[in-house]
Amino acid sequence: MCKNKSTEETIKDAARRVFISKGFAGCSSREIAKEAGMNVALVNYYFRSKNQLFQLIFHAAMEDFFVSMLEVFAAPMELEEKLKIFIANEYDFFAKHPEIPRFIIGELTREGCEFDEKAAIKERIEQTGVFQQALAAQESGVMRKIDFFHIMNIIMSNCQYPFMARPLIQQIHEIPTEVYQEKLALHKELVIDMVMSYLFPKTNN
Amino acid sequence: MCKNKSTEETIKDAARRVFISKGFAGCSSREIAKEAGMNVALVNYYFRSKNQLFQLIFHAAMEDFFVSMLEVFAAPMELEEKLKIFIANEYDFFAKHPEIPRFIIGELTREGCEFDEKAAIKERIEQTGVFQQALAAQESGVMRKIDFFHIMNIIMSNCQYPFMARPLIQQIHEIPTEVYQEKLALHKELVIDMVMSYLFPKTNN
DNA sequence: AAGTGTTTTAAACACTTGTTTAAAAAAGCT
DNA sequence: AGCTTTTTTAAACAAGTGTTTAAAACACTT
Repeated sequence: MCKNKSTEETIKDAARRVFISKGFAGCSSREIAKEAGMNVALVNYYFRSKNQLFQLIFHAAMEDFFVSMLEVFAAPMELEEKLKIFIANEYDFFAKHPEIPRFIIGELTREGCEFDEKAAIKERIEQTGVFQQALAAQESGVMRKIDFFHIMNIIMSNCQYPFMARPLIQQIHEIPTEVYQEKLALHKELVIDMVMSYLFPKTNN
Repeated sequence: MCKNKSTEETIKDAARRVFISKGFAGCSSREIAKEAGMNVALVNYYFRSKNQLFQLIFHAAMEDFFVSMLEVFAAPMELEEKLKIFIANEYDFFAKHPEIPRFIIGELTREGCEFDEKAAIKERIEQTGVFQQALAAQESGVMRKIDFFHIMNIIMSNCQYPFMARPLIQQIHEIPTEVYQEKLALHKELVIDMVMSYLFPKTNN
Protein backbone atom coordinates (compact mmCIF):
# COMPACT_ATOMS: atom_id res chain seq x y z
CA MET A 1 0.00 0.00 0.00
CA CYS A 2 2.77 2.41 0.90
CA LYS A 3 4.72 3.50 -2.16
CA ASN A 4 8.51 3.55 -2.20
CA LYS A 5 9.13 7.09 -1.00
CA SER A 6 12.71 7.02 -2.17
CA THR A 7 12.05 6.40 -5.86
CA GLU A 8 9.12 8.76 -6.03
CA GLU A 9 11.08 11.55 -4.40
CA THR A 10 14.14 10.84 -6.56
CA ILE A 11 12.07 11.25 -9.71
CA LYS A 12 10.44 14.40 -8.39
CA ASP A 13 13.81 15.92 -7.56
CA ALA A 14 15.16 15.07 -10.99
CA ALA A 15 12.03 16.45 -12.62
CA ARG A 16 12.39 19.68 -10.66
CA ARG A 17 15.96 20.14 -11.84
CA VAL A 18 15.21 19.32 -15.46
CA PHE A 19 11.90 21.20 -15.73
CA ILE A 20 13.26 24.32 -14.07
CA SER A 21 16.38 24.49 -16.19
CA LYS A 22 14.87 23.47 -19.55
CA GLY A 23 11.14 24.08 -19.26
CA PHE A 24 8.27 21.76 -20.06
CA ALA A 25 8.74 21.87 -23.82
CA GLY A 26 12.52 21.69 -23.56
CA CYS A 27 12.79 18.22 -22.07
CA SER A 28 11.39 14.72 -22.46
CA SER A 29 10.07 12.10 -20.06
CA ARG A 30 13.07 9.97 -20.86
CA GLU A 31 15.46 12.79 -19.96
CA ILE A 32 13.84 13.12 -16.56
CA ALA A 33 14.00 9.36 -16.04
CA LYS A 34 17.65 9.33 -17.03
CA GLU A 35 18.44 12.22 -14.67
CA ALA A 36 16.76 10.21 -11.91
CA GLY A 37 18.53 7.02 -12.96
CA MET A 38 15.18 5.30 -13.40
CA ASN A 39 13.16 3.56 -16.08
CA VAL A 40 10.89 5.77 -18.22
CA ALA A 41 7.78 3.87 -17.25
CA LEU A 42 8.37 4.67 -13.60
CA VAL A 43 7.75 8.34 -14.25
CA ASN A 44 4.23 7.59 -15.38
CA TYR A 45 3.80 4.87 -12.80
CA TYR A 46 4.22 7.39 -10.01
CA PHE A 47 2.88 10.54 -11.65
CA ARG A 48 0.55 9.29 -14.40
CA SER A 49 1.86 11.68 -17.07
CA LYS A 50 4.58 14.17 -17.90
CA ASN A 51 2.04 16.97 -17.65
CA GLN A 52 0.81 15.92 -14.23
CA LEU A 53 4.36 15.71 -12.91
CA PHE A 54 5.02 19.13 -14.35
CA GLN A 55 1.98 20.66 -12.66
CA LEU A 56 3.26 19.29 -9.38
CA ILE A 57 6.69 20.86 -9.81
CA PHE A 58 5.30 24.10 -11.15
CA HIS A 59 2.77 24.64 -8.38
CA ALA A 60 5.42 23.85 -5.78
CA ALA A 61 7.73 26.43 -7.35
CA MET A 62 4.95 29.00 -7.35
CA GLU A 63 4.25 28.24 -3.72
CA ASP A 64 7.91 28.67 -2.73
CA PHE A 65 7.97 31.84 -4.74
CA PHE A 66 4.96 33.33 -2.97
CA VAL A 67 5.71 32.03 0.49
CA SER A 68 9.03 33.86 0.48
CA MET A 69 6.96 37.01 -0.07
CA LEU A 70 4.18 36.45 2.38
CA GLU A 71 6.44 35.58 5.28
CA VAL A 72 7.88 39.07 5.43
CA PHE A 73 4.57 40.76 4.68
CA ALA A 74 3.01 39.06 7.67
CA ALA A 75 5.80 39.92 10.11
CA PRO A 76 4.97 42.34 12.94
CA MET A 77 7.04 45.30 11.85
CA GLU A 78 6.90 48.91 10.85
CA LEU A 79 6.20 49.25 7.13
CA GLU A 80 9.44 50.92 6.15
CA GLU A 81 11.61 48.33 7.84
CA LYS A 82 9.32 45.62 6.52
CA LEU A 83 9.72 46.65 2.90
CA LYS A 84 13.45 47.00 3.34
CA ILE A 85 13.69 43.47 4.66
CA PHE A 86 11.29 42.32 1.99
CA ILE A 87 13.56 43.60 -0.76
CA ALA A 88 16.60 42.05 0.87
CA ASN A 89 14.81 38.75 1.36
CA GLU A 90 13.53 38.63 -2.20
CA TYR A 91 16.98 39.41 -3.49
CA ASP A 92 18.54 36.68 -1.35
CA PHE A 93 15.87 34.19 -2.35
CA PHE A 94 16.57 34.71 -6.03
CA ALA A 95 20.29 34.65 -5.42
CA LYS A 96 19.70 31.15 -4.06
CA HIS A 97 17.15 30.15 -6.73
CA PRO A 98 18.08 32.23 -9.77
CA GLU A 99 16.19 30.02 -12.25
CA ILE A 100 12.83 30.33 -10.53
CA PRO A 101 11.61 33.62 -11.99
CA ARG A 102 12.49 32.68 -15.55
CA PHE A 103 10.88 29.28 -15.05
CA ILE A 104 7.64 30.64 -13.62
CA ILE A 105 7.27 33.47 -16.09
CA GLY A 106 8.25 31.29 -19.02
CA GLU A 107 5.76 28.56 -18.20
CA LEU A 108 3.04 30.98 -17.20
CA THR A 109 3.37 32.47 -20.66
CA ARG A 110 3.02 29.11 -22.38
CA GLU A 111 -0.50 28.38 -23.49
CA GLY A 112 -2.01 25.37 -21.79
CA CYS A 113 -0.37 26.12 -18.45
CA GLU A 114 -3.37 26.88 -16.29
CA PHE A 115 -2.99 28.30 -12.83
CA ASP A 116 -6.00 30.59 -12.41
CA GLU A 117 -7.73 28.23 -9.97
CA LYS A 118 -5.78 28.03 -6.74
CA ALA A 119 -3.23 30.40 -5.25
CA ALA A 120 -5.49 33.46 -4.80
CA ILE A 121 -2.26 35.25 -4.07
CA LYS A 122 -3.92 38.63 -4.01
CA GLU A 123 -6.13 37.58 -1.14
CA ARG A 124 -3.22 36.06 0.73
CA ILE A 125 -1.28 39.32 0.45
CA GLU A 126 -4.25 41.29 1.68
CA GLN A 127 -4.56 38.98 4.66
CA THR A 128 -1.08 39.93 5.84
CA GLY A 129 -2.28 43.48 6.41
CA VAL A 130 0.65 45.00 4.51
CA PHE A 131 -1.81 46.57 2.12
CA GLN A 132 -3.56 48.64 4.79
CA GLN A 133 -0.22 49.32 6.39
CA ALA A 134 0.95 50.90 3.16
CA LEU A 135 -2.22 52.95 2.82
CA ALA A 136 -1.76 54.26 6.36
CA ALA A 137 1.86 55.18 5.68
CA GLN A 138 0.78 57.00 2.55
CA GLU A 139 -1.94 58.88 4.41
CA SER A 140 0.54 60.01 7.05
CA GLY A 141 2.85 61.29 4.32
CA VAL A 142 5.70 58.94 5.14
CA MET A 143 5.32 56.96 1.98
CA ARG A 144 5.03 58.07 -1.62
CA LYS A 145 1.46 57.78 -2.81
CA ILE A 146 1.52 55.17 -5.51
CA ASP A 147 -0.52 52.03 -6.12
CA PHE A 148 0.56 48.80 -4.51
CA PHE A 149 0.80 47.59 -8.12
CA HIS A 150 3.71 49.93 -8.79
CA ILE A 151 5.41 49.20 -5.51
CA MET A 152 5.37 45.48 -6.18
CA ASN A 153 6.38 45.91 -9.80
CA ILE A 154 9.36 48.08 -8.90
CA ILE A 155 10.58 45.71 -6.22
CA MET A 156 10.10 42.59 -8.30
CA SER A 157 11.75 44.18 -11.32
CA ASN A 158 14.89 45.04 -9.43
CA CYS A 159 15.05 41.81 -7.44
CA GLN A 160 14.26 39.31 -10.16
CA TYR A 161 15.53 40.72 -13.42
CA PRO A 162 19.24 40.71 -12.53
CA PHE A 163 19.02 36.96 -11.96
CA MET A 164 16.80 36.15 -14.91
CA ALA A 165 18.89 38.13 -17.33
CA ARG A 166 22.29 36.85 -16.29
CA PRO A 167 23.18 35.27 -19.65
CA LEU A 168 22.21 38.46 -21.46
CA ILE A 169 23.97 40.85 -19.11
CA GLN A 170 27.08 38.71 -19.06
CA GLN A 171 27.08 38.82 -22.84
CA ILE A 172 26.83 42.61 -22.83
CA HIS A 173 29.52 43.25 -20.26
CA GLU A 174 31.68 40.29 -21.30
CA ILE A 175 32.24 39.03 -17.80
CA PRO A 176 32.36 35.46 -16.43
CA THR A 177 29.69 34.12 -14.09
CA GLU A 178 31.75 34.52 -10.92
CA VAL A 179 32.35 38.21 -11.58
CA TYR A 180 28.68 38.65 -12.35
CA GLN A 181 27.66 37.12 -9.05
CA GLU A 182 30.12 39.30 -7.17
CA LYS A 183 28.71 42.39 -8.80
CA LEU A 184 25.18 41.35 -7.88
CA ALA A 185 26.10 41.40 -4.20
CA LEU A 186 26.84 45.11 -4.41
CA HIS A 187 23.88 45.63 -6.71
CA LYS A 188 21.61 44.48 -3.92
CA GLU A 189 22.61 47.43 -1.75
CA LEU A 190 22.07 49.88 -4.60
CA VAL A 191 18.59 48.47 -5.26
CA ILE A 192 17.62 48.75 -1.60
CA ASP A 193 18.97 52.28 -1.51
CA MET A 194 17.21 53.38 -4.68
CA VAL A 195 13.86 51.78 -4.01
CA MET A 196 13.68 52.77 -0.36
CA SER A 197 14.58 56.38 -0.98
CA TYR A 198 12.00 56.49 -3.75
CA LEU A 199 9.22 54.96 -1.68
CA PHE A 200 10.11 56.91 1.50
CA PRO A 201 11.54 60.19 0.18
CA LYS A 202 11.68 62.11 3.45
CA THR A 203 13.29 59.43 5.57
CA ASN A 204 15.93 58.37 3.11
CA ASN A 205 17.44 61.61 1.87
CA MET B 1 18.40 32.29 -59.99
CA CYS B 2 16.28 34.77 -58.11
CA LYS B 3 14.32 33.15 -55.29
CA ASN B 4 10.67 33.97 -54.69
CA LYS B 5 11.05 36.78 -52.18
CA SER B 6 7.43 36.55 -51.18
CA THR B 7 7.47 32.94 -49.97
CA GLU B 8 10.81 33.26 -48.26
CA GLU B 9 9.73 36.37 -46.41
CA THR B 10 6.35 34.85 -45.56
CA ILE B 11 8.04 31.88 -43.92
CA LYS B 12 10.48 34.12 -42.09
CA ASP B 13 7.66 36.26 -40.74
CA ALA B 14 5.73 33.21 -39.61
CA ALA B 15 8.86 31.77 -38.02
CA ARG B 16 9.47 35.02 -36.17
CA ARG B 17 5.97 35.00 -34.72
CA VAL B 18 6.05 31.35 -33.74
CA PHE B 19 9.62 31.27 -32.41
CA ILE B 20 9.22 34.44 -30.38
CA SER B 21 5.96 33.38 -28.77
CA LYS B 22 6.76 29.69 -28.18
CA GLY B 23 10.54 29.43 -28.29
CA PHE B 24 12.72 27.03 -30.25
CA ALA B 25 11.80 23.96 -28.24
CA GLY B 26 8.14 24.91 -28.03
CA CYS B 27 7.31 24.63 -31.71
CA SER B 28 7.85 22.38 -34.72
CA SER B 29 8.86 22.94 -38.31
CA ARG B 30 5.37 21.91 -39.36
CA GLU B 31 3.81 24.51 -37.08
CA ILE B 32 5.88 27.24 -38.69
CA ALA B 33 4.96 25.98 -42.14
CA LYS B 34 1.30 25.91 -41.20
CA GLU B 35 1.47 29.44 -39.79
CA ALA B 36 2.98 30.53 -43.09
CA GLY B 37 0.45 28.53 -45.09
CA MET B 38 3.26 26.64 -46.77
CA ASN B 39 4.48 23.10 -47.19
CA VAL B 40 6.92 21.80 -44.56
CA ALA B 41 9.61 21.06 -47.07
CA LEU B 42 9.67 24.71 -48.13
CA VAL B 43 11.01 25.72 -44.74
CA ASN B 44 14.09 23.62 -45.29
CA TYR B 45 14.25 24.48 -48.97
CA TYR B 46 14.74 28.14 -48.11
CA PHE B 47 16.52 27.89 -44.76
CA ARG B 48 18.16 24.42 -44.79
CA SER B 49 17.07 23.53 -41.24
CA LYS B 50 14.88 24.57 -38.32
CA ASN B 51 17.98 25.51 -36.38
CA GLN B 52 19.40 27.70 -39.13
CA LEU B 53 16.08 29.50 -39.51
CA PHE B 54 16.01 30.00 -35.76
CA GLN B 55 19.48 31.49 -35.68
CA LEU B 56 18.37 33.96 -38.33
CA ILE B 57 15.35 35.07 -36.32
CA PHE B 58 17.24 35.13 -33.05
CA HIS B 59 20.15 37.20 -34.29
CA ALA B 60 17.74 39.65 -35.91
CA ALA B 61 15.86 40.00 -32.63
CA MET B 62 19.11 40.59 -30.77
CA GLU B 63 20.09 43.20 -33.32
CA ASP B 64 16.77 45.06 -32.98
CA PHE B 65 17.16 44.82 -29.24
CA PHE B 66 20.61 46.37 -29.23
CA VAL B 67 20.05 48.90 -31.97
CA SER B 68 17.24 50.46 -29.97
CA MET B 69 19.84 51.01 -27.26
CA LEU B 70 22.73 52.26 -29.31
CA GLU B 71 20.72 54.83 -31.21
CA VAL B 72 20.11 56.89 -28.11
CA PHE B 73 23.58 56.32 -26.70
CA ALA B 74 25.11 57.74 -29.85
CA ALA B 75 22.90 60.83 -29.98
CA PRO B 76 24.60 64.21 -29.42
CA MET B 77 23.10 65.11 -26.06
CA GLU B 78 23.88 65.92 -22.49
CA LEU B 79 24.16 62.72 -20.43
CA GLU B 80 21.27 63.37 -18.10
CA GLU B 81 18.82 64.08 -20.90
CA LYS B 82 20.28 61.18 -22.86
CA LEU B 83 19.66 58.64 -20.11
CA LYS B 84 16.17 60.00 -19.57
CA ILE B 85 15.34 59.54 -23.23
CA PHE B 86 17.08 56.18 -23.17
CA ILE B 87 14.81 54.92 -20.42
CA ALA B 88 11.72 56.26 -22.16
CA ASN B 89 12.84 54.75 -25.48
CA GLU B 90 13.59 51.37 -23.97
CA TYR B 91 10.25 51.36 -22.23
CA ASP B 92 8.42 52.27 -25.43
CA PHE B 93 10.34 49.67 -27.39
CA PHE B 94 9.30 46.91 -25.04
CA ALA B 95 5.75 48.23 -24.95
CA LYS B 96 5.74 47.62 -28.68
CA HIS B 97 7.66 44.32 -28.53
CA PRO B 98 6.81 42.88 -25.12
CA GLU B 99 7.84 39.31 -26.01
CA ILE B 100 11.39 40.21 -27.04
CA PRO B 101 13.10 40.21 -23.63
CA ARG B 102 11.59 36.92 -22.56
CA PHE B 103 12.47 35.41 -25.94
CA ILE B 104 16.07 36.56 -25.90
CA ILE B 105 16.74 35.69 -22.28
CA GLY B 106 14.94 32.36 -22.57
CA GLU B 107 16.86 31.25 -25.63
CA LEU B 108 20.15 32.64 -24.41
CA THR B 109 19.70 30.44 -21.36
CA ARG B 110 19.09 27.32 -23.42
CA GLU B 111 22.22 25.27 -23.96
CA GLY B 112 23.22 24.99 -27.56
CA CYS B 113 22.22 28.54 -28.40
CA GLU B 114 25.57 30.11 -29.18
CA PHE B 115 25.97 33.82 -29.66
CA ASP B 116 29.43 34.60 -28.27
CA GLU B 117 30.91 35.23 -31.70
CA LYS B 118 29.37 38.33 -33.22
CA ALA B 119 27.60 41.27 -31.60
CA ALA B 120 30.51 42.60 -29.52
CA ILE B 121 27.88 44.76 -27.96
CA LYS B 122 30.24 46.05 -25.29
CA GLU B 123 32.52 47.52 -27.90
CA ARG B 124 29.59 49.06 -29.75
CA ILE B 125 28.39 50.74 -26.59
CA GLU B 126 31.85 52.07 -25.88
CA GLN B 127 32.04 53.50 -29.38
CA THR B 128 29.02 55.70 -28.72
CA GLY B 129 31.01 57.58 -26.08
CA VAL B 130 28.28 57.30 -23.47
CA PHE B 131 30.68 55.45 -21.25
CA GLN B 132 33.17 58.30 -21.01
CA GLN B 133 30.30 60.74 -20.80
CA ALA B 134 29.09 58.94 -17.68
CA LEU B 135 32.56 58.93 -16.16
CA ALA B 136 32.85 62.66 -16.75
CA ALA B 137 29.46 63.30 -15.17
CA GLN B 138 30.49 61.22 -12.18
CA GLU B 139 33.78 63.11 -11.85
CA SER B 140 31.95 66.43 -11.87
CA GLY B 141 29.65 65.19 -9.13
CA VAL B 142 26.49 65.42 -11.19
CA MET B 143 26.01 61.69 -11.37
CA ARG B 144 26.09 59.08 -8.68
CA LYS B 145 29.35 57.16 -8.76
CA ILE B 146 28.36 53.62 -9.65
CA ASP B 147 29.58 51.20 -12.30
CA PHE B 148 28.03 51.30 -15.75
CA PHE B 149 27.09 47.70 -14.96
CA HIS B 150 24.71 48.85 -12.24
CA ILE B 151 23.31 51.70 -14.29
CA MET B 152 22.45 49.37 -17.15
CA ASN B 153 21.11 46.70 -14.84
CA ILE B 154 18.80 49.12 -13.06
CA ILE B 155 17.45 50.57 -16.26
CA MET B 156 16.98 47.23 -17.97
CA SER B 157 15.34 45.74 -14.90
CA ASN B 158 12.73 48.44 -14.70
CA CYS B 159 12.13 48.68 -18.44
CA GLN B 160 12.00 45.01 -19.33
CA TYR B 161 10.66 43.14 -16.34
CA PRO B 162 7.18 44.70 -16.31
CA PHE B 163 6.64 43.40 -19.85
CA MET B 164 8.26 40.01 -19.37
CA ALA B 165 6.36 39.31 -16.19
CA ARG B 166 2.92 40.35 -17.38
CA PRO B 167 1.28 36.93 -16.93
CA LEU B 168 2.68 36.66 -13.42
CA ILE B 169 1.81 40.18 -12.31
CA GLN B 170 -1.66 39.88 -13.79
CA GLN B 171 -2.11 36.70 -11.80
CA ILE B 172 -1.05 38.43 -8.60
CA HIS B 173 -3.19 41.51 -8.98
CA GLU B 174 -6.06 39.72 -10.73
CA ILE B 175 -6.44 42.26 -13.50
CA PRO B 176 -7.14 41.77 -17.21
CA THR B 177 -4.56 42.58 -19.86
CA GLU B 178 -6.06 45.93 -20.83
CA VAL B 179 -5.92 47.21 -17.26
CA TYR B 180 -2.37 45.97 -16.97
CA GLN B 181 -1.30 47.85 -20.06
CA GLU B 182 -2.96 51.02 -18.81
CA LYS B 183 -1.13 50.77 -15.52
CA LEU B 184 2.17 50.28 -17.33
CA ALA B 185 1.77 53.66 -18.99
CA LEU B 186 1.83 55.38 -15.61
CA HIS B 187 4.51 52.99 -14.40
CA LYS B 188 6.82 54.36 -17.07
CA GLU B 189 6.75 57.82 -15.49
CA LEU B 190 7.46 56.40 -12.05
CA VAL B 191 10.42 54.42 -13.36
CA ILE B 192 11.87 57.48 -15.06
CA ASP B 193 11.36 59.49 -11.91
CA MET B 194 12.89 56.90 -9.62
CA VAL B 195 15.88 56.00 -11.75
CA MET B 196 16.73 59.56 -12.72
CA SER B 197 16.56 60.90 -9.20
CA TYR B 198 18.73 58.02 -8.07
CA LEU B 199 21.36 58.49 -10.76
CA PHE B 200 21.32 62.30 -10.57
CA PRO B 201 20.48 63.02 -6.93
CA LYS B 202 21.17 66.75 -6.89
CA THR B 203 19.30 67.68 -10.04
CA ASN B 204 16.20 65.63 -9.40
CA ASN B 205 15.29 66.43 -5.82
C1' DA C 1 6.31 24.27 -78.43
C1' DA C 2 10.10 22.36 -76.43
C1' DG C 3 13.52 22.77 -73.02
C1' DT C 4 15.35 25.30 -69.34
C1' DG C 5 15.96 26.06 -64.27
C1' DT C 6 13.25 27.14 -60.20
C1' DT C 7 9.64 26.43 -56.91
C1' DT C 8 6.25 23.54 -54.69
C1' DT C 9 4.30 19.26 -53.38
C1' DA C 10 3.27 14.65 -51.29
C1' DA C 11 5.53 10.99 -49.50
C1' DA C 12 8.88 8.80 -47.09
C1' DC C 13 13.00 8.56 -44.04
C1' DA C 14 14.86 7.41 -39.44
C1' DC C 15 14.27 8.91 -34.93
C1' DT C 16 12.06 10.75 -30.76
C1' DT C 17 7.92 11.70 -28.33
C1' DG C 18 4.39 10.43 -24.37
C1' DT C 19 2.18 6.57 -22.83
C1' DT C 20 0.77 1.66 -22.21
C1' DT C 21 1.33 -3.28 -21.71
C1' DA C 22 2.53 -7.43 -19.94
C1' DA C 23 5.82 -9.87 -17.77
C1' DA C 24 9.54 -10.04 -14.31
C1' DA C 25 11.45 -8.87 -9.86
C1' DA C 26 10.96 -7.44 -5.10
C1' DA C 27 8.54 -6.88 -0.92
C1' DG C 28 4.90 -8.16 2.40
C1' DC C 29 2.18 -11.24 4.58
C1' DT C 30 0.18 -15.59 6.79
C1' DA D 1 7.07 -22.12 2.56
C1' DG D 2 3.45 -20.11 -0.78
C1' DC D 3 0.57 -16.40 -2.14
C1' DT D 4 -0.50 -11.51 -2.91
C1' DT D 5 0.62 -7.01 -3.74
C1' DT D 6 3.79 -3.58 -5.08
C1' DT D 7 7.60 -2.07 -7.74
C1' DT D 8 10.53 -2.28 -11.78
C1' DT D 9 11.66 -3.61 -16.33
C1' DA D 10 11.94 -4.15 -21.45
C1' DA D 11 9.21 -3.77 -25.24
C1' DA D 12 5.84 -1.94 -27.91
C1' DC D 13 2.37 1.54 -29.37
C1' DA D 14 0.76 5.39 -32.29
C1' DA D 15 1.77 10.02 -33.15
C1' DG D 16 5.03 13.63 -33.97
C1' DT D 17 9.85 15.16 -34.86
C1' DG D 18 13.47 17.24 -38.38
C1' DT D 19 14.90 16.32 -42.77
C1' DT D 20 15.29 14.33 -47.50
C1' DT D 21 13.69 12.64 -51.91
C1' DA D 22 11.79 12.49 -56.22
C1' DA D 23 8.35 13.91 -58.93
C1' DA D 24 5.16 17.47 -60.17
C1' DA D 25 4.00 22.36 -61.18
C1' DC D 26 5.57 26.62 -62.46
C1' DA D 27 8.04 30.35 -64.85
C1' DC D 28 11.05 31.61 -68.37
C1' DT D 29 13.83 31.72 -72.55
C1' DT D 30 14.68 30.35 -77.20
